[in-house]
Amino acid sequence: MVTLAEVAQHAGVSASTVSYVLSGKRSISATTRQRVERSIRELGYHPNAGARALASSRSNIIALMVPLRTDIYVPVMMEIAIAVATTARTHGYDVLLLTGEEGPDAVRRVAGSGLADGMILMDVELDDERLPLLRESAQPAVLIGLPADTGGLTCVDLDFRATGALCVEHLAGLGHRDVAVIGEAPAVYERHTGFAERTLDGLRSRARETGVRLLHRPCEGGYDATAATVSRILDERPDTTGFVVQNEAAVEPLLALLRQQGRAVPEDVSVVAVCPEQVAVQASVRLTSVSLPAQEMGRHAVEQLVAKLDGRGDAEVVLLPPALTVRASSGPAPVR
Amino acid sequence: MVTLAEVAQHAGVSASTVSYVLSGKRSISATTRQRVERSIRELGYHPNAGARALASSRSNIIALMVPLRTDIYVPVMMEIAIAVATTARTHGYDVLLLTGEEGPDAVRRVAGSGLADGMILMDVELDDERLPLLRESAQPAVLIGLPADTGGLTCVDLDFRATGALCVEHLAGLGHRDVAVIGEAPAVYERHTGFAERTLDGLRSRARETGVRLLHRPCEGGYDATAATVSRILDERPDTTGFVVQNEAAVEPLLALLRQQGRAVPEDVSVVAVCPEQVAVQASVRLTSVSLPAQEMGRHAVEQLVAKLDGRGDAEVVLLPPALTVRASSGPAPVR
DNA sequence: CCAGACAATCGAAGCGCTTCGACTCGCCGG
DNA sequence: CCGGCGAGTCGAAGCGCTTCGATTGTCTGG
Repeated sequence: MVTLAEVAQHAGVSASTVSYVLSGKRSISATTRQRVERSIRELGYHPNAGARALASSRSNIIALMVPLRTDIYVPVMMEIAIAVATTARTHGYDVLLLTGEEGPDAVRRVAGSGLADGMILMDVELDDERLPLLRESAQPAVLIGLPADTGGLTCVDLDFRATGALCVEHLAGLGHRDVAVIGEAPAVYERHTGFAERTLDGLRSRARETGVRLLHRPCEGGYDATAATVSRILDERPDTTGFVVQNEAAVEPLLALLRQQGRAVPEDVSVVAVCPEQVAVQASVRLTSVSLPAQEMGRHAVEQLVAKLDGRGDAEVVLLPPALTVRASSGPAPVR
Repeated sequence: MVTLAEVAQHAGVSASTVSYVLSGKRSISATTRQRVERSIRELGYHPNAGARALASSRSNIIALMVPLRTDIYVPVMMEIAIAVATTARTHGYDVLLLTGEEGPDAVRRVAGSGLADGMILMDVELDDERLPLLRESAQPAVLIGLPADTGGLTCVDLDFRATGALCVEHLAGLGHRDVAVIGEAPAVYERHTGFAERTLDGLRSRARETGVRLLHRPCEGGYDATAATVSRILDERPDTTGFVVQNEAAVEPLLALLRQQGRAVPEDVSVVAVCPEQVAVQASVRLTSVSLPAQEMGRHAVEQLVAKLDGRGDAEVVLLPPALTVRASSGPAPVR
């Protein structure tokens, strides 16, 4: 293991000079810099992370807390995680992967040990138990998702209210009067995950404004559960011609069921999904959808956090504007 | 930020004593231990990770390299990653998330900087460019997946040869004589990802032994590509009554197509999938499948690595035995 | 009753890096 | 010709922890 001191000796300079070459915090003559850089290369020197962290009290690590549940929004989570990791690297940070399992303790551990310089929390609930800790520990953090009280916190999320509104608007614009929402699993609402409720808010308020009749039903996802939900919806509102789906696991089952019942998409029934682009494109019908900009969220979160760590205080809440892409699953409401 | 020294002072002992209480590397009297532990609690002490790493040259961090591609086996990857993270925690390790993006450089960086004590590589290719580095740097590592040359490396993987064999065996046992394999995307085979080729090996050799006629076709996944692949297969071998699918993105399309063509599953056609359990259960037909034991692989990988780090040298290659679960998609071959 | 063994504790020497103050030049303006 | 300045470099003092003797008692067996 090559050390700074060895590089210094090899280059014929002092250790501090090498350090300044590395950090650029003081001016170094061109010749010295080159000599040092050459030694670094020749010896294959890599600064020791621990020593660096100790001396500078900066670990150059960002902690990312992902939810433990592997049953839900997996691709989205993964995409965010990967976006976080790659974006972090471009800013010179590495990413520490924490699972939700440890819960609040993880916050304590990371903040206390100086393992990471800051953290990004995913899957934030409206009344998340990690938040008080975050506030009191003054740990630089960015949330992906929106809690009930955002005071003093930096958050990044898709604007789900606007997303909901956009879906209804699209269907209303096509003449649909009865729209059903196939929502997330009941557990998601019970946990008060913010995005689900905000979407619903947006759906409802725009429905009110446009005179659309809205029916919302949570749905577990999977074929059987979706079948039950859909048949219940069609019993209650036989005139339903528009569906909004916010549950990846219900998308394909829904399409299969509609086909099976002889309802053509989009001639008889229109479907709008809130899902990652990939899902919308790969479905059996190319879906009109509002995409979940997972990558962008991950990237934004890191950039907000890095800004904080650099002392550039920044915006508190960033809501990414939703974009609806019209594909093959929505069209004018059938004339009756 | 509370330090060891402050805890020592508060407890009226020396710093080294506190350290030994924490590490348990020397015997400490019960009374002293309790006093120290009390001080730790009262002061809310957390050891500083950097200092610890520097002094002990152990970071207690495991690096996990996940593939950058977000288009393939995402749920499996995620499940493995989460299993790695949680298992690592139970052994006192944290997990650093590296994306494939950096490629071999990441290995150099991590090995050189002492950022992590060891690493786990996912999505290993037959002739992976990270392997030479791994060998020369003597970095403790575990691969998930099997390269061509496993010499000096520790690997964990599902036994894909046996998996392939098992699938054929199951179908052969049910009387199927013509079996088609819908494989991974061509790119996967071109990259020489080991598991795809090994599965194929297993399929073929058992087909030979059981006298089954086997047709293998790579498939991109998605509806259109799968449709093309299936119709080609049925043109070439109209008597095909058994399908083996090893591409999650082709599973649902395949089932839809079969339905559409009026081929009943499992009465007319049997389908066996190689996929995560969740996919098999949530499909429109509950699939007979060999599951990808993602969690188990993650857990095993960590345990192998921890063993290495503890100086307990261990087995070189661990192949997890496949298990086929019979569900609703396979049955006796139709009588002609 | 003493040598030797053992348990419990302390002190000090680092681990490899960053950073601050100080020092040495060469150069400029007065 | 001298004081002062900035660029470039060095030395040394830590950062908070682990770990290796060394030290002090306390027991034990002979």
